[in-house]
Amino acid sequence: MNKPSRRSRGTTTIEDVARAAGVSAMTVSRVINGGQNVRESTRNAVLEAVKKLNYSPNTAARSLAAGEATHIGMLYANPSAAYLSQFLIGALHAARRAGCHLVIESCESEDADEQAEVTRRFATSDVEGVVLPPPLSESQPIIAELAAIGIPVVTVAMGTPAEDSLNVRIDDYAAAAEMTRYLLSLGHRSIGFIKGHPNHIASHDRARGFAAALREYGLDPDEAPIEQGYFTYRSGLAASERLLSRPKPPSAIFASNDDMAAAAISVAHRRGLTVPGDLSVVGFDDTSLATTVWPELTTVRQPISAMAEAALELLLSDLRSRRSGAARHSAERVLEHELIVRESSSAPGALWVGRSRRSRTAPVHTADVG
Amino acid sequence: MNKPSRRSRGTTTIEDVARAAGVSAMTVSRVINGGQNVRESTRNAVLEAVKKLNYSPNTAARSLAAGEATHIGMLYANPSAAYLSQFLIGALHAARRAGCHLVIESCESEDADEQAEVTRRFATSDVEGVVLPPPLSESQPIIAELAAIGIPVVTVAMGTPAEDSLNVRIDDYAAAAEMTRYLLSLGHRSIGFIKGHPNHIASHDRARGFAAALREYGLDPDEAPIEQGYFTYRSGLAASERLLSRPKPPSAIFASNDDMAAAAISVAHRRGLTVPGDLSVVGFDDTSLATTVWPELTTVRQPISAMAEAALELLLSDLRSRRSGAARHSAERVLEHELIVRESSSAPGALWVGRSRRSRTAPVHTADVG
DNA sequence: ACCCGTCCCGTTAGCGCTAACAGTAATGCC
DNA sequence: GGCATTACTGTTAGCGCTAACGGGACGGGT
Repeated sequence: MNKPSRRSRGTTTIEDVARAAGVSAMTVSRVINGGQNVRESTRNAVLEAVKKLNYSPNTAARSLAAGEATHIGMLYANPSAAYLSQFLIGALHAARRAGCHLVIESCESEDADEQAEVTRRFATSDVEGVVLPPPLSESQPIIAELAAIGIPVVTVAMGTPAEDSLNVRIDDYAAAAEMTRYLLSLGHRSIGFIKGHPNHIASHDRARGFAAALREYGLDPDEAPIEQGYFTYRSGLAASERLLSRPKPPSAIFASNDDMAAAAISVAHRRGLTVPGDLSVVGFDDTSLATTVWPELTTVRQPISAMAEAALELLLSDLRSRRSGAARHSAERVLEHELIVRESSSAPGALWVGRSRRSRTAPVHTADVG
Repeated sequence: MNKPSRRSRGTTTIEDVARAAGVSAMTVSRVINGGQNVRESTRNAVLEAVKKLNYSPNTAARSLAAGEATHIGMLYANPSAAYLSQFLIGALHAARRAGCHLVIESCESEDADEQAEVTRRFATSDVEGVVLPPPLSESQPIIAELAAIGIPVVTVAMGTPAEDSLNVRIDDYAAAAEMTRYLLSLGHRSIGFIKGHPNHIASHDRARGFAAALREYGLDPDEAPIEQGYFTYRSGLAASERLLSRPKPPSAIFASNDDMAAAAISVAHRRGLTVPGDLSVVGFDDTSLATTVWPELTTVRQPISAMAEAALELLLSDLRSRRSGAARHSAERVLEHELIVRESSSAPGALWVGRSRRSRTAPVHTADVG
């Protein structure tokens, strides 16, 4: 009878698995992590024991013993709440799998000194790497400060990643071109475009994609109605007003994100235009806002959660290779986007015909009421 | 010269602090956690050493040694994205402080069996407690399943917490009454109310608060224009339509959350009404939507992040006391709310006067454009 | 026959922290 | 003054896991 351990919490440990498989704990450890130099038969025996005992390693013990990264920082700034929550969920999943903690800090200021100040908090904390979702992924002060401190970074949706950096993004150019082609194929020939914040490279990529698709259809991008926006709902209101106040208003509006698209719908409604009857409106991102507004937005889906997961994985593998002294390598992962067609877009031409009074009131959806 | 430790990661350990303070590691540990039975002078010496060395305990080692909770589950269901992200941020902060991981799962289904199914995932995982934010905090199937498995729960914004349960909330009744009094003090006498989802006790509390304030001003709540909503934007559109289609439309609308208030503004605009000139609109929650829409919403601020933090703290302290065999105790924490006055509310009476064409277009905010 | 390298697996020694116990000094009580 | 009680602090033994190394078995080259 061996004396009972200090606290027997009934959890199965690596020792239990080792006993069940008839090997040492070390071998079990090897099988679980990578598993180099283990005979096929032993590996199977171990895996079987793991499954039978429903064993899952204790992350605390693992990171303690391995001296691995336990804290990953994340610095965010007021993206849309929908984007942030999606991103956090993805990041949390990846963090859980890796057994590391997510340390989040917010940084709303645009001031370089303040940004550096917030960044330095990570230095005194024990974070070993930082994830930078947009729009902070484009912030030079933060990236520079992190480099000075010596903390590895992975950026998300960064347009022009540096040489030895890690980045995750989608192909904004291709996505914007696809969306534009879709509107063109519907028959639209005058498409208003609302640009994103000029500080973000992604904004320019989307604008270039828009222009490229126009050219494919023999249209001159320079004559297209384009207005500057800043990714905010408010800026979308202003840009839409300008677009619809033009002598020859467009039959469709392509906004660089969902917030501005939602604003476009609002402006259209206030002007007595139906969507999509009188005006098609499409967005970008597919945040929850896209399905909140009425009519629901046709938009481009970014796999936000997956991007967060990919970012964390990239960072952690980089951290691992740094520890083992492997050569530094830059890495970029481009994830798939998807065109989501909903109710806010249709063929043009109903512009004058469909303008009935009735259409200016919201329909009562029975699904909501009953 | 002592042999170099296996991995010297340059981090300051509890031993370093102990040496600097001239005490044992155990004493340092005692000072850091609660610190019973430590002489004042020793405590100060330790705290000073901690500060000087900028020491922060290794959470992995701590939870490994103490056998403490390392994984806290959280089950969420499609609340507004703004609510979720706020909540996650608060929960993450608390989790980091406590050195535990947040394991999140989503459960969109309303089906009891499916909810139980998702809940059971926590059983096979090693979560030791679960946080239930609304609307799942009111889900009996989930709470019952968790009780069956034997995992402690803390609910947030649960209206009628059970005997031995943990709950965090605000005083919905008082908050709604305050908001109603505010509208009444502005001069409104016909206030439309959009109720929240009938499954949530909080909805009823808010409705009761509304009615109570009306009575204080000598008005009969039974004659007030009240419509059923379901917390969704869509349901807010329908409810607002019904409210404004009444023979004698109200001069203000009090929606039970911001999403429905935003919908009310949208409907008002489509009908050519200015807000707040022709119609005051107020919401509840102060999610980011409140400042996204134009005009920005007068609303009641719920300290969502703080509520998440409080929930986690409550749960963790309960877990600790369970481990030490202390008596179970139910606990409820009621946090402070706050009335936030913005641009969507004003005195009534401009109903016919201020109805100019000009007001039907959104103003161009120079701050956005320049 | 010997050496050396490769493959596989076990042993040892911690990672940084805290529970439990074991003191030691100071205090209270009759 | 003797003894129990309390207040404080140190010692020991792990928590569950893995890095580092050691060593046996086997194969191929000389």
